[in-house]
Amino acid sequence: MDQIDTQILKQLQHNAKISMKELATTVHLSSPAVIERVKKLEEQGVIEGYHAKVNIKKMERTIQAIILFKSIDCKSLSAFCNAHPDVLECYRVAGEISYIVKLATYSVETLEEFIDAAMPYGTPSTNIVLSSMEKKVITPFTDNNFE
Amino acid sequence: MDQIDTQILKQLQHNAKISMKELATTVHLSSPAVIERVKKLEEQGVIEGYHAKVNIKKMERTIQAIILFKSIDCKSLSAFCNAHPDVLECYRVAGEISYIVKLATYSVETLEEFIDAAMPYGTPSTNIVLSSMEKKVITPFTDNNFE
DNA sequence: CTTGAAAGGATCTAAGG
DNA sequence: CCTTAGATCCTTTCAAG
Repeated sequence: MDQIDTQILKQLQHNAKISMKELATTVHLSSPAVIERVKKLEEQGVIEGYHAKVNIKKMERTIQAIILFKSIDCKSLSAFCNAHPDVLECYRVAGEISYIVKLATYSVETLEEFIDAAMPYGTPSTNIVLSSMEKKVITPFTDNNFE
Repeated sequence: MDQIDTQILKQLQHNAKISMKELATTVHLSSPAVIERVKKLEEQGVIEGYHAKVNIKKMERTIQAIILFKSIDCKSLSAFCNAHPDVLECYRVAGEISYIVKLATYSVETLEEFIDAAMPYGTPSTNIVLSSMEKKVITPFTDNNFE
């Protein structure tokens, strides 16, 4: 993982569909060289996949919430969340809270349904998302100062 | 947005690099038809982009945390978070909490630095991430029962 | 790692239902 | 709005240095 790999990762995070040829010119290498580097990054598991990002609001999911649980039974809550289609992310955490769920749903009614269904697993504190920011490009820590 | 569009979105969320030809066969259409649908989804903003997913742990960022703020000044906190390289996501929320930050950092020392730097903007409650799940494929709400 | 040539696909266009 | 077929273009691959 040198600086060229870092540049490659930045580009692919920004635009997964860039051609290896174009990527090669932006990092000042030949295409075969870039292709080999990308393959290596994939094999090493540094690149986990390539995904289309969809606008969740256009999927009828107009309400987002982050629910904090002081859970009694994290394993069961985790299983419940993994199976629930409205859940986008969930985190088992150590701190004042024990479990955090981010979800996107359709209406206050469906939100209520979720909360009711999740109640048996812990005490929820619901926070409605007003606005948000999600970073698309993540750099290695050592690159923090090389922007 | 019919069921074919939904299938297309599922596929592209799963694998952004699938060729239009292959995508066409999976949804039982011809490639020109699929290409036109994908273009339309892009123009409508349903598809926001195509991004490589990198393994954050392989980026030296071995510690993840979710920090809850009872903030006094959300605007300033937001600006601070947007500019900070360790922040992955942040949310202005309405609830018991006013601001939520997800970050990935290098060490407890760098975590401490972040907390110290963020203190002026509100009272942080730090939760270290033990394990997590992030959904890669999101379906329209109406598709909840069509899996 | 580079270059250049060869091969294999993918996308695009046009014509038609 | 879809399909099929053909042509073009581009990308990747391969071989040699």
